[in-house]
Amino acid sequence: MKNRIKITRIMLNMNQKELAKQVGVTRQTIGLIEKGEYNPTLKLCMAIAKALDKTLDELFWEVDDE
Amino acid sequence: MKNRIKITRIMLNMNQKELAKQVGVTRQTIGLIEKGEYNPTLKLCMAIAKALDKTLDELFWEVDDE
DNA sequence: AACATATGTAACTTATAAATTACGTAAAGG
DNA sequence: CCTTTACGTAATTTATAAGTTACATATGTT
Repeated sequence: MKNRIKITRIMLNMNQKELAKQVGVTRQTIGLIEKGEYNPTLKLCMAIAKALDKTLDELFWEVDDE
Repeated sequence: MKNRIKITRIMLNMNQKELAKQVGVTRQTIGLIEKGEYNPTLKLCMAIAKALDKTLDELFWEVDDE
């Protein structure tokens, strides 16, 4: 489950802790999702997208399985 | 977690069983997701989107919480 | 040197997505 | 009438997303 969360977050000068707080999960969960080791729920994906001012497609589409 | 899966599926003349088979889940899981009672994983959302020839945004974006 | 911030990651627990089984209704066809 | 197809849904189990706690490193700063 690769994605563009990390690069987007860094471009917004946001750290993992702040993103985690905004979307209501822990710092560790954000770290694992960014690393592609988690398969997050749709609800969480949407919360992350909104926190980063992106859409689902911009963060998650066509970045998967390689 | 509302979405546009059901209407998209019907427009493709596909039944729940066939979609379920294509994405590797059960008919019941598709039914509950269509009804908005499940919060599916990103992986499953992407499988459904590809099976219906749509993107994540087309099926799930801005359909949520009301 | 000591301390704070940001991140990676591992072990274990808890919450919940998804599977399984089973029952129901409604429509179409024989 | 009976059977099949498509769907809704409930109860229980299983798999896994996410939480918690803890320890690690690298960087910066005082």
